Amino acid sequence: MTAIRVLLVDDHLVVRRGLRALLGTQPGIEVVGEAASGEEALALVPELQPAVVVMDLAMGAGMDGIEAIRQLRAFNPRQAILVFTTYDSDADIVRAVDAGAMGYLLKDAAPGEIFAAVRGAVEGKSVMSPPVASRLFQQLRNPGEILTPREAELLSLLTEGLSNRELGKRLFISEATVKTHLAHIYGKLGVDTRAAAIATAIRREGMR
Amino acid sequence: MTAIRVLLVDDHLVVRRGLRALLGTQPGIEVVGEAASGEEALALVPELQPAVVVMDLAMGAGMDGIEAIRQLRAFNPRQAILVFTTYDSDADIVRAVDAGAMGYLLKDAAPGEIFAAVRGAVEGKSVMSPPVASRLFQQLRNPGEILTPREAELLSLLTEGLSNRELGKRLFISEATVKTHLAHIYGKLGVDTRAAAIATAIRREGMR
DNA sequence: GGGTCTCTCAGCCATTTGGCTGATTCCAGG
DNA sequence: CCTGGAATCAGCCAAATGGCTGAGAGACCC
Repeated sequence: MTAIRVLLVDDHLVVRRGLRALLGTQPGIEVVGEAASGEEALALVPELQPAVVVMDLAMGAGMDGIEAIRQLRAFNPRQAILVFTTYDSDADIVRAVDAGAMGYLLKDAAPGEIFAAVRGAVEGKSVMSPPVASRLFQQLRNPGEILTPREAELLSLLTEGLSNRELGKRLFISEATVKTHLAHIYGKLGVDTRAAAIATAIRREGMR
Repeated sequence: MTAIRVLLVDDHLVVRRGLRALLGTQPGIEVVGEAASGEEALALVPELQPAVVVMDLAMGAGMDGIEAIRQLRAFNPRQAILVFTTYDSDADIVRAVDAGAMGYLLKDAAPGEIFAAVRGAVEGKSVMSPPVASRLFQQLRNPGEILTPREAELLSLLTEGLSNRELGKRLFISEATVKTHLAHIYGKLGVDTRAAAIATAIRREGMR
């Protein structure tokens, strides 16, 4: 059997080297390349033909990980992609899985977990860290809390500290509409003030 | 000349391996050990006698990096410590430097920067990533923004999303007093709504 | 003793926010 | 074609918030 070809995508050199050091020692796994950004990953994949792409979600400037996943899958729907990131925010997990990630590992995962995830990914298996799985489960169990795209957009701006008037101008809608969206958001988040909504959003979603 | 003995402290195995891979190739630098927590670092230092401790600030459960730095310095005031972390929040930087860190690097630092920082640390030089230095400079340049203890306490609770009434009850003061404190906080933060204050606080201070 | 800082509280008033009800348009799914 | 979700807007009213001025008590420094 030929080795599993892996492409590493992370904006931190240190992390790439660490993964290379860990995965490189494993028989049957070969790191064929590294990319420091989503753009770079998209450029390298056609050339390197990796079986698995291991990538971080947060990648400094430029394209974020979610978008990179989406585009990789658009290019090749069978491309196996493993998310390897630091935080386990609800929104990120759902979006990554939605975009087509096969697995979701946290950076404090044990080496064995990482090897298993890489091997599993090529077979189409879905591997995720226990804390991630539990969060994803909660999300599925509680679909009522999912915000609509417009609501999410508004919530994101809300965490910048804007007033209703400013939100309206920014989104080209009336203040009345802003209030309606906010009321829906409060309901879904289980809060009743904008301050609590901001606090919840930043803590739950890693919005910063 | 003998090699510079380095101890790596980070809760992520991947990061430790990456640092080891990077530093290990450098002549004159020797990685003598790794620790996954502040407690572990404190236990290893007396035994390994590293010239430089390279450590992350955020370390999952248990002792945080700041506290680890403080205790290492208490044990040996001449211990050189380099902070190597992901985020550059104002408060973290100030607290780390205050606790006795010699340098402050971000995880996207270039290899050369890291080598230079390790070498500089043993000579007592202070090395920090440019974005970090600029933030630190701003802090020093603008001491007028320092909150009083009570104000800081209030701001911290504010980021939990409490109302004025709740803040008053929690701090055993009247709502009027809460409003006075808030007005002062807004002035110092340069904002004029509680939403903006929360956003600023969480983003500037890493309050989560 | 006088000045300064911090923390405490009060009252007044304009603005903002939140809760409610109801309505229209558009679009996707059955 | 009907239903339902999503997004848009309106009006009303109570509550919360923010800006202002003023003020007393205690601590600390010179």
